[in-house]
Amino acid sequence: MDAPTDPGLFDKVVTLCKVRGFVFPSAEIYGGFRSTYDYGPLGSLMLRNVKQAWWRAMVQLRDDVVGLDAAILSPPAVWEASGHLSNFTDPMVDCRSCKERWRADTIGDTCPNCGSHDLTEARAFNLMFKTHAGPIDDEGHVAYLRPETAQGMFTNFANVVRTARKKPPFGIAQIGKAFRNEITPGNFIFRTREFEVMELEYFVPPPDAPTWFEYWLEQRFSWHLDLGIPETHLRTRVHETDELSHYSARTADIEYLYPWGWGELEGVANRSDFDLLAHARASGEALEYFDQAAGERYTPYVIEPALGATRSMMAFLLAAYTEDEVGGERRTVLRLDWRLAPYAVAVLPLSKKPELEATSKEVLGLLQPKYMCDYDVTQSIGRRYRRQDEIGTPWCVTVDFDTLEDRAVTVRDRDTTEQVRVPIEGLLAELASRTAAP
RNA sequence: GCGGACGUGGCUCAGUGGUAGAGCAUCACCUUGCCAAGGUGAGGGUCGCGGGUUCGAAUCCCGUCGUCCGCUCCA
Repeated sequence: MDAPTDPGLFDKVVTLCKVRGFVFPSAEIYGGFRSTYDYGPLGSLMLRNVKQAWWRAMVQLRDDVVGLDAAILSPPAVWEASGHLSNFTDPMVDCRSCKERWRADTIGDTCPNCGSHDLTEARAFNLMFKTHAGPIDDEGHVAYLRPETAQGMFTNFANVVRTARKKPPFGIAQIGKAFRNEITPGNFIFRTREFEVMELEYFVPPPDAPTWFEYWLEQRFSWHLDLGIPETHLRTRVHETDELSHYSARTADIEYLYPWGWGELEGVANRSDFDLLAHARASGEALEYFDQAAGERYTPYVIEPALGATRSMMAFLLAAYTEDEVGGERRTVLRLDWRLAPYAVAVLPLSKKPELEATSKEVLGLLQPKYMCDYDVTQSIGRRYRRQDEIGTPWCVTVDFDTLEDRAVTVRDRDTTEQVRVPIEGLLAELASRTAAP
C-alpha cells in the first residue's frame, strides 16, 4: 500500500529552498546551467549536517571502518579496469516514427513501441566526464572525473590495509563529489550531473558476503528512519537480475516515496570480488588479504552501501515539510531532526530595545561553541518564531526584560510551540537533555 | 539528444504591438513585548539571452539558454 502523496509538496519545497537560501540554480545570473545547483547559507549547513550524520554513523561510532578522501581526477586505466569505460556507455537509438528512445543492444532493428524499423543510428552515451590533464589537449593526456568514489577505495585497498592495520570484515568510507553525464537529469537535486556521494566499501570474507549484505541493508534502513524519514515513505526493493549494474552480484535499493512516486534513495550492492580482481589483473598488484591464522590468501568480497548526500538532503526536506496551525494561524514547519537542521538554536531578543542586546549576545556566545546558531532581532517575536519554523530550527531562546532581573530565558520548541523558563546558567544542560541520544 | 509545454522584480502572477504592475518577501523608522498585528517610507525588473520585422516589441518571427512532462537514467 502506498502512502498518500501530496502533488504540491515538491513545488513547495523547491520554492522554499530558493526563497530561504537552501538551494539556488547555479550560474543563475547567466541564465542558469543545467543540472547544477549551489547550496546557499542554509543549504550548505544542512548538507554538511547530512554528511556529518552519515560519517558519525559509519565511521566515528565504529571500530571497523576508516575514512578516505581520494582524487576526483583519474587516469583512463582505472576506468578501463573497473569496466566503466565500456559499461557506462549505452548505445541508444531513436525511433523516427514514435520518437521513443531505446537501448540499441536490447531491441534489434524494430521499435518495440510502434513496430517501426525507421530507427536512427546507434549513438553512444558515455556517462563519464572526460577532460585533459596538463596543457596538451591530446589522447595521451585524457583524464576522467570519477563517476563514483568507490574506485578510490579499491585502488587504495593495499595502502589502507597496511597503514590502518585492518582485517576483514572492515570498511573504507568516503564522502565526495562524483560526476555523471546523465542523459536526463532532473527533479531538482534528485538527479544532477554533479553530485556528492557517501559510499562505504565493506570488505568481507567471501562466504560471509550474504550475511553482511543483509546487515548493511538493515543498518542503512534504520539510519534514514532514525533521522526522520517516516516508515510509510521507506521501503526496500531487491533488483531483478537483468537490472543489476555490471559490477553487482546483488543489489537492493532503499526507496523513498517521492512526490512523483517511489524512487531510489540508497543502493546496497554486493560487488563481490569484481573490482579488486579487476584492478589486480590490470595493475599487476596483489589486492588480496592474507589471513595469518588460517594461512589463507583470498580476495575479499565487497558490500557497498552508497547514497547521494544531496539526494538524501532532498528526501529529508520533503519528509520534514509540513503545514499546520497555531492559534488558528497557518504556519510552515520543517520538522527536521536537530542533527540535520541548519540552525539548532536561534537566539531572539524579545524586542529591539538596546538594553536586551548585551545579554542576548552573551547567550549567543554561550551557545555558539556547541551549536550552530542564528540571531534575529527583526520584527515581532511571533514572526521570528514562524521564520525559524520554516527553516527547521528546533529551538528558539528568547531574552526578555525579566531576563535582565532574573537571568532566565525562554526556550521555545518548534514542534509543540511550548515554552519553558530556564536560567542562562542551565541553558546548555537544558539543550543537552533535549539533544541526548535516546 | 528527440517530441510537447513554458520563461515578466527574491516568490506567485497580471499585462498580447504604443514609453513596466499587484500581492507577498526584503530594508529603514515608528509602534508592538512571547507565536506571521499596524503605520510611514525605500530598494529591486533594459519582461532569460541574441538577432529580425515594425515609426514603435514583454507582446509577432528566428536562434539560443533554462525549466517542466515523456523516452532514458539509478546516489
